[in-house]
Amino acid sequence: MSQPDDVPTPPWERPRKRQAPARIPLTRERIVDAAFVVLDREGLDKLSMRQVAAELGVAVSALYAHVEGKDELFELMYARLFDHAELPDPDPDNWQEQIKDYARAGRQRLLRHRDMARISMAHAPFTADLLPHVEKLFAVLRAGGLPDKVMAIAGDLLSTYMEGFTLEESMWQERLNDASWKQVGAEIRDYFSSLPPERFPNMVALADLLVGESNDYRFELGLDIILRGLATYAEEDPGKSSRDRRHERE
Amino acid sequence: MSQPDDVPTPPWERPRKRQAPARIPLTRERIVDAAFVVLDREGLDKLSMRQVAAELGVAVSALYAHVEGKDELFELMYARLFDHAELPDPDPDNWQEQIKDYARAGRQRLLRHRDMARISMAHAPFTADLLPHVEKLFAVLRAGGLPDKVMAIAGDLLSTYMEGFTLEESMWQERLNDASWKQVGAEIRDYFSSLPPERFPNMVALADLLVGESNDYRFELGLDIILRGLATYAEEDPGKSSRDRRHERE
DNA sequence: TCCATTGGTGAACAGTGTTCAGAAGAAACT
DNA sequence: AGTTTCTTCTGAACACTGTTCACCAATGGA
Repeated sequence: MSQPDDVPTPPWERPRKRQAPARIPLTRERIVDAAFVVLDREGLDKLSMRQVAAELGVAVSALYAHVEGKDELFELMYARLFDHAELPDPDPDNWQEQIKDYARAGRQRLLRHRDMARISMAHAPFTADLLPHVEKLFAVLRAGGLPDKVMAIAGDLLSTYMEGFTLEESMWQERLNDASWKQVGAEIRDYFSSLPPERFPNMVALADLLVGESNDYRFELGLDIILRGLATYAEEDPGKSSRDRRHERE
Repeated sequence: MSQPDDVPTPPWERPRKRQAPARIPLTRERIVDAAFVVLDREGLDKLSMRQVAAELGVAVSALYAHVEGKDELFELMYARLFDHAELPDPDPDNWQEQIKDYARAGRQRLLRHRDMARISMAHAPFTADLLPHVEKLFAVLRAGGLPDKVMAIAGDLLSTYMEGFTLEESMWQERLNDASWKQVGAEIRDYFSSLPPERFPNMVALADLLVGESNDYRFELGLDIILRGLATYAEEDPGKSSRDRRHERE
Protein backbone atom coordinates (compact mmCIF):
# COMPACT_ATOMS: atom_id res chain seq x y z
CA MET A 1 0.00 0.00 0.00
CA SER A 2 1.54 3.28 -1.08
CA GLN A 3 0.83 6.49 0.68
CA PRO A 4 -2.02 8.32 -1.01
CA ASP A 5 -0.47 11.75 -0.89
CA ASP A 6 3.25 11.71 -0.76
CA VAL A 7 3.45 15.07 -2.48
CA PRO A 8 5.87 17.26 -0.57
CA THR A 9 3.98 20.02 1.16
CA PRO A 10 5.12 23.43 -0.03
CA PRO A 11 6.86 25.47 2.62
CA TRP A 12 4.42 28.37 2.42
CA GLU A 13 1.44 26.35 3.47
CA ARG A 14 2.82 25.03 6.68
CA PRO A 15 0.11 25.51 9.22
CA ARG A 16 0.91 23.30 12.11
CA LYS A 17 -2.15 21.32 11.37
CA ARG A 18 -2.26 17.61 11.02
CA GLN A 19 -3.30 16.40 7.66
CA ALA A 20 -5.89 13.83 8.51
CA PRO A 21 -8.63 14.57 10.97
CA ALA A 22 -9.70 10.99 10.72
CA ARG A 23 -6.63 9.51 12.28
CA ILE A 24 -7.02 5.77 12.29
CA PRO A 25 -5.70 4.52 15.57
CA LEU A 26 -2.66 2.31 15.45
CA THR A 27 -3.32 -1.24 16.51
CA ARG A 28 -1.37 -4.46 16.63
CA GLU A 29 -3.46 -5.73 13.74
CA ARG A 30 -2.57 -2.80 11.51
CA ILE A 31 1.10 -3.12 12.39
CA VAL A 32 1.13 -6.79 11.48
CA ASP A 33 -0.73 -6.02 8.25
CA ALA A 34 1.85 -3.42 7.31
CA ALA A 35 4.67 -5.80 8.20
CA PHE A 36 3.29 -8.35 5.75
CA VAL A 37 3.05 -5.73 3.04
CA VAL A 38 6.68 -4.80 3.53
CA LEU A 39 7.73 -8.44 3.75
CA ASP A 40 6.08 -9.43 0.50
CA ARG A 41 7.42 -6.43 -1.34
CA GLU A 42 10.95 -6.16 0.05
CA GLY A 43 11.80 -9.49 1.60
CA LEU A 44 12.86 -10.38 5.10
CA ASP A 45 16.25 -8.70 4.92
CA LYS A 46 14.66 -5.35 4.22
CA LEU A 47 11.91 -5.73 6.79
CA SER A 48 12.82 -3.24 9.47
CA MET A 49 10.82 -1.44 12.09
CA ARG A 50 11.43 1.78 10.20
CA GLN A 51 10.06 0.30 7.00
CA VAL A 52 6.94 -0.86 8.77
CA ALA A 53 6.49 2.54 10.35
CA ALA A 54 6.96 4.24 6.99
CA GLU A 55 4.35 1.94 5.49
CA LEU A 56 1.91 3.17 8.11
CA GLY A 57 2.99 6.80 7.78
CA VAL A 58 4.05 6.90 11.37
CA ALA A 59 7.16 7.40 13.47
CA VAL A 60 9.18 4.32 14.39
CA SER A 61 8.79 4.87 18.06
CA ALA A 62 5.02 4.74 17.75
CA LEU A 63 5.25 1.03 17.05
CA TYR A 64 6.81 0.34 20.41
CA ALA A 65 3.66 1.45 22.19
CA HIS A 66 1.79 -1.49 20.68
CA VAL A 67 4.45 -4.09 20.11
CA GLU A 68 7.22 -5.14 22.41
CA GLY A 69 9.83 -5.19 19.73
CA LYS A 70 10.81 -6.89 16.53
CA ASP A 71 10.76 -10.32 18.09
CA GLU A 72 7.17 -9.98 19.16
CA LEU A 73 6.26 -8.63 15.76
CA PHE A 74 7.64 -11.80 14.19
CA GLU A 75 5.72 -13.80 16.73
CA LEU A 76 2.51 -12.06 15.75
CA MET A 77 3.19 -12.58 12.07
CA TYR A 78 3.76 -16.25 12.64
CA ALA A 79 0.58 -16.59 14.67
CA ARG A 80 -1.35 -14.81 11.96
CA LEU A 81 -0.70 -17.72 9.61
CA PHE A 82 -2.79 -19.99 11.76
CA ASP A 83 -5.76 -17.68 11.96
CA HIS A 84 -8.04 -19.50 9.57
CA ALA A 85 -6.53 -22.93 9.75
CA GLU A 86 -8.65 -25.73 11.08
CA LEU A 87 -7.83 -29.39 11.17
CA PRO A 88 -10.55 -31.93 10.51
CA ASP A 89 -11.68 -34.35 13.17
CA PRO A 90 -9.67 -37.55 13.18
CA ASP A 91 -10.92 -40.23 10.84
CA PRO A 92 -9.27 -43.60 11.61
CA ASP A 93 -9.88 -44.91 8.11
CA ASN A 94 -8.14 -41.98 6.55
CA TRP A 95 -5.46 -40.99 8.97
CA GLN A 96 -2.57 -41.11 6.54
CA GLU A 97 -4.24 -38.73 4.15
CA GLN A 98 -5.15 -36.45 7.03
CA ILE A 99 -1.57 -36.31 8.16
CA LYS A 100 -0.49 -35.47 4.67
CA ASP A 101 -3.07 -32.72 4.49
CA TYR A 102 -1.67 -31.31 7.68
CA ALA A 103 1.77 -31.07 6.13
CA ARG A 104 0.45 -29.77 2.82
CA ALA A 105 -1.49 -27.03 4.53
CA GLY A 106 1.57 -26.05 6.52
CA ARG A 107 3.66 -25.76 3.40
CA GLN A 108 1.05 -23.68 1.63
CA ARG A 109 0.88 -21.35 4.60
CA LEU A 110 4.59 -20.76 4.47
CA LEU A 111 4.61 -20.26 0.72
CA ARG A 112 1.89 -17.66 0.92
CA HIS A 113 4.32 -14.98 2.06
CA ARG A 114 7.83 -14.33 0.94
CA ASP A 115 10.58 -15.58 3.27
CA MET A 116 7.97 -16.88 5.65
CA ALA A 117 9.81 -20.16 5.99
CA ARG A 118 12.80 -18.35 7.39
CA ILE A 119 10.65 -16.57 9.94
CA SER A 120 9.08 -19.87 10.84
CA MET A 121 12.47 -21.43 11.44
CA ALA A 122 13.51 -18.70 13.82
CA HIS A 123 10.32 -19.25 15.74
CA ALA A 124 10.29 -20.75 19.19
CA PRO A 125 9.62 -24.51 19.26
CA PHE A 126 6.29 -24.17 21.01
CA THR A 127 4.02 -21.25 21.65
CA ALA A 128 0.78 -21.44 23.52
CA ASP A 129 -1.54 -20.17 20.83
CA LEU A 130 -0.85 -23.00 18.44
CA LEU A 131 -1.00 -25.80 20.92
CA PRO A 132 -4.51 -26.69 19.66
CA HIS A 133 -3.05 -27.50 16.27
CA VAL A 134 -0.45 -29.81 17.72
CA GLU A 135 -3.09 -31.43 19.88
CA LYS A 136 -5.24 -32.18 16.89
CA LEU A 137 -2.31 -33.58 14.98
CA PHE A 138 -1.72 -35.99 17.84
CA ALA A 139 -5.37 -36.95 17.79
CA VAL A 140 -5.04 -37.96 14.16
CA LEU A 141 -1.86 -39.88 14.84
CA ARG A 142 -3.57 -41.70 17.67
CA ALA A 143 -6.39 -42.64 15.34
CA GLY A 144 -3.74 -44.25 13.17
CA GLY A 145 -2.94 -46.64 15.96
CA LEU A 146 0.62 -45.54 16.46
CA PRO A 147 2.49 -46.37 19.64
CA ASP A 148 2.85 -43.48 22.02
CA LYS A 149 6.58 -43.13 21.66
CA VAL A 150 6.26 -42.96 17.90
CA MET A 151 3.51 -40.38 18.11
CA ALA A 152 5.67 -38.24 20.32
CA ILE A 153 8.39 -37.98 17.73
CA ALA A 154 6.17 -38.09 14.65
CA GLY A 155 4.91 -34.57 15.25
CA ASP A 156 8.42 -33.20 15.28
CA LEU A 157 9.40 -35.26 12.30
CA LEU A 158 6.51 -34.05 10.18
CA SER A 159 6.84 -30.41 11.16
CA THR A 160 10.56 -30.51 10.66
CA TYR A 161 10.23 -32.02 7.22
CA MET A 162 7.56 -29.59 6.16
CA GLU A 163 9.43 -26.52 7.39
CA GLY A 164 12.81 -27.68 6.14
CA PHE A 165 11.54 -28.61 2.71
CA THR A 166 9.75 -25.33 2.29
CA LEU A 167 12.73 -23.36 3.51
CA GLU A 168 15.01 -24.99 1.00
CA GLU A 169 12.46 -24.56 -1.73
CA SER A 170 12.05 -20.86 -1.10
CA MET A 171 15.78 -20.32 -0.75
CA TRP A 172 16.30 -21.63 -4.24
CA GLN A 173 13.70 -19.25 -5.51
CA GLU A 174 15.13 -16.30 -3.66
CA ARG A 175 18.66 -16.99 -4.77
CA LEU A 176 18.00 -17.14 -8.47
CA ASN A 177 15.49 -14.47 -8.02
CA ASP A 178 12.36 -13.64 -9.90
CA ALA A 179 12.87 -16.44 -12.38
CA SER A 180 10.05 -18.88 -12.80
CA TRP A 181 10.46 -22.30 -11.27
CA LYS A 182 10.85 -23.91 -14.65
CA GLN A 183 13.91 -21.79 -15.33
CA VAL A 184 15.34 -22.30 -11.88
CA GLY A 185 14.88 -26.02 -12.19
CA ALA A 186 16.52 -26.14 -15.58
CA GLU A 187 19.47 -24.19 -14.31
CA ILE A 188 20.03 -26.51 -11.39
CA ARG A 189 19.60 -29.59 -13.53
CA ASP A 190 22.13 -28.32 -16.02
CA TYR A 191 24.59 -27.69 -13.25
CA PHE A 192 24.33 -31.22 -11.92
CA SER A 193 24.57 -32.68 -15.40
CA SER A 194 27.74 -30.76 -16.07
CA LEU A 195 29.63 -32.28 -13.16
CA PRO A 196 32.53 -34.63 -13.97
CA PRO A 197 30.87 -38.05 -14.20
CA GLU A 198 33.86 -39.97 -12.93
CA ARG A 199 33.84 -38.10 -9.63
CA PHE A 200 30.08 -37.68 -9.26
CA PRO A 201 28.43 -40.58 -11.04
CA ASN A 202 25.33 -40.60 -8.87
CA MET A 203 24.68 -36.90 -8.99
CA VAL A 204 24.97 -36.83 -12.75
CA ALA A 205 22.70 -39.83 -13.07
CA LEU A 206 20.14 -38.29 -10.76
CA ALA A 207 20.35 -34.78 -12.16
CA ASP A 208 16.90 -34.94 -13.67
CA LEU A 209 15.37 -36.21 -10.48
CA LEU A 210 17.15 -34.03 -7.97
CA VAL A 211 15.04 -31.17 -9.09
CA GLY A 212 11.79 -32.86 -9.96
CA GLU A 213 9.29 -31.66 -12.46
CA SER A 214 7.60 -29.87 -9.65
CA ASN A 215 8.33 -29.27 -6.01
CA ASP A 216 4.87 -30.54 -5.25
CA TYR A 217 5.83 -33.98 -6.44
CA ARG A 218 9.04 -34.02 -4.46
CA PHE A 219 7.21 -32.91 -1.37
CA GLU A 220 4.62 -35.63 -1.79
CA LEU A 221 7.24 -38.30 -2.19
CA GLY A 222 8.99 -37.24 0.99
CA LEU A 223 5.67 -37.31 2.80
CA ASP A 224 5.07 -40.78 1.47
CA ILE A 225 8.38 -42.02 2.81
CA ILE A 226 7.60 -40.71 6.26
CA LEU A 227 4.07 -42.06 6.25
CA ARG A 228 5.26 -45.48 5.17
CA GLY A 229 7.74 -45.48 8.00
CA LEU A 230 5.05 -44.52 10.48
CA ALA A 231 2.71 -47.15 9.11
CA THR A 232 5.20 -49.90 9.84
CA TYR A 233 4.87 -49.06 13.50
CA ALA A 234 1.10 -49.12 13.33
CA GLU A 235 1.00 -52.55 11.76
CA GLU A 236 3.70 -53.92 13.94
CA ASP A 237 1.67 -53.74 17.15
CA PRO A 238 0.03 -57.15 17.59
CA GLY A 239 -2.95 -55.92 19.59
CA LYS A 240 -3.95 -53.39 17.01
CA SER A 241 -4.46 -54.84 13.59
CA SER A 242 -5.33 -52.50 10.79
CA ARG A 243 -8.91 -53.66 10.81
CA ASP A 244 -9.40 -52.77 14.44
CA ARG A 245 -7.85 -49.40 14.24
CA ARG A 246 -11.12 -47.54 14.23
CA HIS A 247 -11.73 -48.63 17.81
CA GLU A 248 -8.64 -46.81 18.91
CA ARG A 249 -10.41 -43.49 19.02
CA GLU A 250 -10.85 -42.30 22.55
CA MET B 1 57.72 -20.16 19.33
CA SER B 2 60.76 -21.65 17.66
CA GLN B 3 61.75 -20.61 14.23
CA PRO B 4 60.92 -23.05 11.50
CA ASP B 5 64.54 -23.58 10.58
CA ASP B 6 66.89 -23.16 13.46
CA VAL B 7 69.95 -22.81 11.29
CA PRO B 8 71.53 -19.48 12.24
CA THR B 9 71.19 -17.00 9.47
CA PRO B 10 74.58 -16.32 7.88
CA PRO B 11 75.80 -12.79 8.48
CA TRP B 12 76.03 -12.04 4.81
CA GLU B 13 72.37 -12.53 4.41
CA ARG B 14 70.07 -9.70 5.15
CA PRO B 15 69.78 -9.50 8.92
CA ARG B 16 66.29 -9.55 10.29
CA LYS B 17 65.63 -6.49 12.33
CA ARG B 18 62.39 -7.52 13.81
CA GLN B 19 62.54 -10.67 15.86
CA ALA B 20 60.00 -9.73 18.49
CA PRO B 21 56.30 -10.54 18.11
CA ALA B 22 56.50 -10.88 14.40
CA ARG B 23 53.25 -9.77 12.95
CA ILE B 24 51.45 -12.91 12.06
CA PRO B 25 49.85 -12.32 8.71
CA LEU B 26 46.10 -12.36 8.59
CA THR B 27 44.70 -15.30 6.68
CA ARG B 28 41.27 -16.70 5.98
CA GLU B 29 42.05 -19.54 8.31
CA ARG B 30 42.86 -17.26 11.23
CA ILE B 31 39.73 -15.23 10.61
CA VAL B 32 37.55 -18.31 10.63
CA ASP B 33 39.27 -19.52 13.79
CA ALA B 34 38.57 -16.23 15.52
CA ALA B 35 34.98 -16.30 14.33
CA PHE B 36 34.48 -19.67 15.99
CA VAL B 37 35.98 -18.38 19.21
CA VAL B 38 33.55 -15.47 19.23
CA LEU B 39 30.65 -17.70 18.25
CA ASP B 40 31.21 -20.19 21.03
CA ARG B 41 31.71 -17.49 23.63
CA GLU B 42 29.06 -14.94 22.62
CA GLY B 43 26.57 -16.71 20.41
CA LEU B 44 25.45 -15.99 16.90
CA ASP B 45 23.61 -12.76 17.72
CA LYS B 46 26.77 -11.18 19.05
CA LEU B 47 28.98 -12.47 16.27
CA SER B 48 29.86 -9.35 14.31
CA MET B 49 32.71 -8.45 12.05
CA ARG B 50 33.89 -6.00 14.67
CA GLN B 51 33.93 -8.69 17.33
CA VAL B 52 35.97 -10.98 15.10
CA ALA B 53 38.38 -8.17 14.35
CA ALA B 54 38.72 -7.37 18.03
CA GLU B 55 39.45 -11.01 18.74
CA LEU B 56 42.34 -10.79 16.30
CA GLY B 57 43.48 -7.40 17.55
CA VAL B 58 42.95 -5.87 14.16
CA ALA B 59 40.84 -3.23 12.48
CA VAL B 60 37.50 -4.30 11.02
CA SER B 61 38.36 -3.25 7.55
CA ALA B 62 41.37 -5.55 7.53
CA LEU B 63 39.03 -8.52 7.37
CA TYR B 64 37.58 -7.41 4.08
CA ALA B 65 40.92 -7.90 2.36
CA HIS B 66 40.67 -11.63 2.98
CA VAL B 67 36.96 -12.27 3.15
CA GLU B 68 34.28 -10.96 0.88
CA GLY B 69 31.90 -10.16 3.70
CA LYS B 70 29.91 -11.68 6.46
CA ASP B 71 28.10 -14.05 4.15
CA GLU B 72 31.32 -15.56 2.91
CA LEU B 73 32.60 -15.83 6.45
CA PHE B 74 29.55 -17.92 7.34
CA GLU B 75 30.18 -19.99 4.26
CA LEU B 76 33.73 -20.66 5.36
CA MET B 77 32.62 -21.55 8.87
CA TYR B 78 30.10 -23.99 7.49
CA ALA B 79 32.67 -25.57 5.20
CA ARG B 80 35.08 -25.92 8.09
CA LEU B 81 32.72 -28.39 9.71
CA PHE B 82 33.28 -30.85 6.92
CA ASP B 83 37.05 -30.68 7.05
CA HIS B 84 37.74 -33.98 8.71
CA ALA B 85 34.56 -35.78 7.82
CA GLU B 86 34.79 -38.83 5.67
CA LEU B 87 32.07 -41.22 4.76
CA PRO B 88 32.80 -44.92 4.54
CA ASP B 89 32.56 -46.77 1.28
CA PRO B 90 29.10 -48.14 0.64
CA ASP B 91 28.41 -51.53 2.12
CA PRO B 92 25.22 -53.04 0.67
CA ASP B 93 24.70 -55.29 3.67
CA ASN B 94 24.85 -52.41 6.08
CA TRP B 95 23.38 -49.48 4.21
CA GLN B 96 20.76 -48.55 6.77
CA GLU B 97 23.28 -48.22 9.54
CA GLN B 98 25.57 -46.25 7.25
CA ILE B 99 22.79 -43.81 6.51
CA LYS B 100 22.11 -43.42 10.18
CA ASP B 101 25.76 -42.77 10.82
CA TYR B 102 25.66 -40.06 8.20
CA ALA B 103 22.86 -38.32 10.04
CA ARG B 104 24.42 -38.86 13.44
CA ALA B 105 27.70 -37.39 12.32
CA GLY B 106 25.90 -34.38 10.90
CA ARG B 107 24.10 -33.75 14.15
CA GLN B 108 27.30 -34.03 16.14
CA ARG B 109 28.99 -31.56 13.82
CA LEU B 110 26.27 -29.03 14.42
CA LEU B 111 26.23 -29.54 18.15
CA ARG B 112 29.96 -28.99 18.35
CA HIS B 113 29.59 -25.23 18.08
CA ARG B 114 27.00 -22.98 19.61
CA ASP B 115 24.21 -21.82 17.27
CA MET B 116 25.79 -23.76 14.45
CA ALA B 117 22.43 -25.22 13.48
CA ARG B 118 21.13 -21.75 12.79
CA ILE B 119 24.08 -20.97 10.58
CA SER B 120 23.57 -24.24 8.79
CA MET B 121 19.94 -23.38 8.11
CA ALA B 122 20.83 -20.07 6.56
CA HIS B 123 23.27 -21.87 4.32
CA ALA B 124 22.72 -22.18 0.60
CA PRO B 125 21.17 -25.48 -0.43
CA PHE B 126 24.22 -26.67 -2.31
CA THR B 127 27.77 -25.52 -2.39
CA ALA B 128 30.46 -27.01 -4.53
CA ASP B 129 32.88 -28.00 -1.81
CA LEU B 130 30.55 -30.42 -0.13
CA LEU B 131 29.27 -32.10 -3.24
CA PRO B 132 31.53 -35.08 -2.53
CA HIS B 133 29.63 -35.72 0.68
CA VAL B 134 26.30 -35.72 -1.07
CA GLU B 135 27.70 -37.94 -3.76
CA LYS B 136 28.82 -40.51 -1.25
CA LEU B 137 25.46 -40.40 0.50
CA PHE B 138 23.84 -41.26 -2.79
CA ALA B 139 26.28 -44.08 -3.29
CA VAL B 140 25.19 -45.60 -0.01
CA LEU B 141 21.52 -45.14 -0.89
CA ARG B 142 22.11 -46.83 -4.19
CA ALA B 143 23.74 -49.74 -2.41
CA GLY B 144 20.49 -50.06 -0.51
CA GLY B 145 18.70 -50.77 -3.73
CA LEU B 146 16.43 -47.76 -3.62
CA PRO B 147 14.68 -46.56 -6.77
CA ASP B 148 16.16 -43.46 -8.31
CA LYS B 149 13.20 -41.30 -7.51
CA VAL B 150 13.37 -42.21 -3.86
CA MET B 151 17.10 -41.66 -3.70
CA ALA B 152 16.70 -38.21 -5.14
CA ILE B 153 14.41 -37.10 -2.35
CA ALA B 154 15.93 -39.21 0.42
CA GLY B 155 19.00 -37.02 0.60
CA ASP B 156 16.91 -33.96 1.20
CA LEU B 157 14.72 -35.75 3.65
CA LEU B 158 17.60 -36.95 5.75
CA SER B 159 19.46 -33.68 5.75
CA THR B 160 16.32 -31.77 6.51
CA TYR B 161 15.46 -33.99 9.43
CA MET B 162 18.95 -33.85 10.84
CA GLU B 163 19.25 -30.10 10.56
CA GLY B 164 15.73 -29.38 11.75
CA PHE B 165 15.98 -31.68 14.73
CA THR B 166 19.28 -30.21 15.80
CA LEU B 167 18.03 -26.68 15.34
CA GLU B 168 15.03 -27.27 17.55
CA GLU B 169 17.15 -29.06 20.07
CA SER B 170 19.64 -26.23 20.34
CA MET B 171 16.93 -23.59 20.43
CA TRP B 172 15.46 -25.18 23.52
CA GLN B 173 18.86 -25.11 25.12
CA GLU B 174 19.49 -21.52 24.18
CA ARG B 175 16.11 -20.34 25.36
CA LEU B 176 16.21 -21.82 28.83
CA ASN B 177 19.68 -20.58 29.29
CA ASP B 178 22.61 -22.44 30.80
CA ALA B 179 20.45 -25.06 32.45
CA SER B 180 21.39 -28.67 32.01
CA TRP B 181 19.27 -30.75 29.71
CA LYS B 182 17.76 -32.66 32.61
CA GLN B 183 16.36 -29.44 34.02
CA VAL B 184 15.21 -28.17 30.66
CA GLY B 185 13.45 -31.43 30.00
CA ALA B 186 11.74 -31.43 33.36
CA GLU B 187 10.54 -27.90 32.83
CA ILE B 188 9.01 -28.71 29.47
CA ARG B 189 7.44 -31.90 30.76
CA ASP B 190 5.88 -30.07 33.67
CA TYR B 191 4.44 -27.49 31.33
CA PHE B 192 2.76 -30.08 29.13
CA SER B 193 1.46 -31.94 32.14
CA SER B 194 -0.10 -28.80 33.52
CA LEU B 195 -2.27 -28.21 30.47
CA PRO B 196 -6.04 -28.60 30.89
CA PRO B 197 -6.66 -32.29 30.13
CA GLU B 198 -10.08 -31.77 28.61
CA ARG B 199 -8.70 -29.53 25.90
CA PHE B 200 -5.35 -31.22 25.41
CA PRO B 201 -5.81 -34.89 26.27
CA ASN B 202 -3.10 -36.13 23.95
CA MET B 203 -0.48 -33.64 24.94
CA VAL B 204 -1.00 -34.33 28.61
CA ALA B 205 -0.88 -38.06 27.99
CA LEU B 206 2.31 -37.75 25.97
CA ALA B 207 4.00 -35.21 28.22
CA ASP B 208 6.61 -37.69 29.38
CA LEU B 209 7.42 -38.78 25.87
CA LEU B 210 7.41 -35.43 24.13
CA VAL B 211 10.68 -34.68 25.77
CA GLY B 212 12.27 -38.07 25.91
CA GLU B 213 14.83 -39.21 28.41
CA SER B 214 17.46 -38.01 26.04
CA ASN B 215 17.52 -36.20 22.75
CA ASP B 216 19.69 -38.98 21.43
CA TYR B 217 16.86 -41.40 21.80
CA ARG B 218 14.34 -39.14 20.10
CA PHE B 219 16.76 -38.53 17.26
CA GLU B 220 17.32 -42.24 16.80
CA LEU B 221 13.61 -42.94 16.71
CA GLY B 222 13.03 -40.34 14.03
CA LEU B 223 15.86 -41.82 12.04
CA ASP B 224 14.29 -45.21 12.39
CA ILE B 225 10.96 -44.00 11.05
CA ILE B 226 12.63 -42.54 7.98
CA LEU B 227 14.77 -45.60 7.38
CA ARG B 228 11.78 -47.90 7.68
CA GLY B 229 9.96 -45.80 5.14
CA LEU B 230 12.90 -45.94 2.77
CA ALA B 231 13.24 -49.67 3.26
CA THR B 232 9.70 -50.26 2.05
CA TYR B 233 10.77 -48.90 -1.30
CA ALA B 234 13.87 -51.05 -1.39
CA GLU B 235 11.98 -54.24 -0.70
CA GLU B 236 9.41 -53.61 -3.32
CA ASP B 237 11.33 -54.69 -6.34
CA PRO B 238 14.83 -54.14 -7.63
CA GLY B 239 13.60 -53.72 -11.17
CA LYS B 240 10.84 -51.15 -11.07
CA SER B 241 7.68 -53.01 -10.33
CA SER B 242 4.17 -51.81 -10.92
CA ARG B 243 3.84 -50.61 -7.36
CA ASP B 244 6.72 -48.30 -7.95
CA ARG B 245 4.98 -46.81 -10.89
CA ARG B 246 2.06 -45.91 -8.75
CA HIS B 247 3.99 -42.84 -7.64
CA GLU B 248 4.87 -41.70 -11.07
CA ARG B 249 2.80 -39.08 -12.67
CA GLU B 250 2.46 -39.32 -16.37
C1' DT C 1 -12.19 26.96 30.56
C1' DC C 2 -8.39 24.08 32.54
C1' DC C 3 -6.43 19.69 33.35
C1' DA C 4 -4.86 15.03 32.73
C1' DT C 5 -4.24 11.14 29.96
C1' DT C 6 -3.22 8.96 25.94
C1' DG C 7 -0.70 8.10 21.65
C1' DG C 8 2.56 9.81 18.43
C1' DT C 9 6.92 12.59 17.61
C1' DG C 10 11.88 13.55 16.84
C1' DA C 11 16.20 13.08 18.32
C1' DA C 12 19.49 10.37 20.24
C1' DC C 13 22.30 6.00 21.53
C1' DA C 14 24.78 2.09 20.60
C1' DG C 15 25.17 -1.07 17.50
C1' DT C 16 25.58 -3.21 12.56
C1' DG C 17 27.97 -4.34 7.49
C1' DT C 18 30.69 -2.18 4.22
C1' DT C 19 33.76 1.15 1.66
C1' DC C 20 37.80 3.88 0.77
C1' DA C 21 41.70 7.27 0.99
C1' DG C 22 45.79 6.91 2.99
C1' DA C 23 49.52 5.26 6.37
C1' DA C 24 52.76 1.68 7.62
C1' DG C 25 55.72 -2.11 6.48
C1' DA C 26 58.31 -5.29 3.88
C1' DA C 27 60.51 -6.38 -0.47
C1' DA C 28 62.93 -5.13 -4.53
C1' DC C 29 65.56 -2.39 -7.40
C1' DT C 30 69.19 1.20 -8.28
C1' DA D 1 72.80 3.41 1.38
C1' DG D 2 68.25 5.55 -0.78
C1' DT D 3 64.25 5.09 -3.41
C1' DT D 4 60.38 3.00 -5.34
C1' DT D 5 56.74 -0.58 -5.52
C1' DC D 6 53.45 -3.39 -3.70
C1' DT D 7 50.76 -5.36 -0.19
C1' DT D 8 48.56 -5.12 4.11
C1' DC D 9 46.36 -2.76 7.62
C1' DT D 10 44.20 1.63 9.69
C1' DG D 11 40.80 5.27 10.74
C1' DA D 12 37.10 7.54 9.54
C1' DA D 13 33.04 7.70 7.35
C1' DC D 14 28.26 6.16 5.34
C1' DA D 15 23.94 4.31 5.62
C1' DC D 16 21.66 1.44 8.02
C1' DT D 17 19.63 -1.27 12.25
C1' DG D 18 16.61 -1.93 17.07
C1' DT D 19 15.40 0.58 20.96
C1' DT D 20 14.66 4.36 24.40
C1' DC D 21 13.08 8.68 26.17
C1' DA D 22 11.91 13.55 26.87
C1' DC D 23 8.52 16.15 24.83
C1' DC D 24 4.21 17.71 22.38
C1' DA D 25 -0.45 17.55 20.18
C1' DA D 26 -4.83 16.10 20.58
C1' DT D 27 -8.55 14.31 22.87
C1' DG D 28 -12.14 13.45 26.86
C1' DG D 29 -13.77 14.83 31.34
C1' DA D 30 -14.67 18.37 34.99
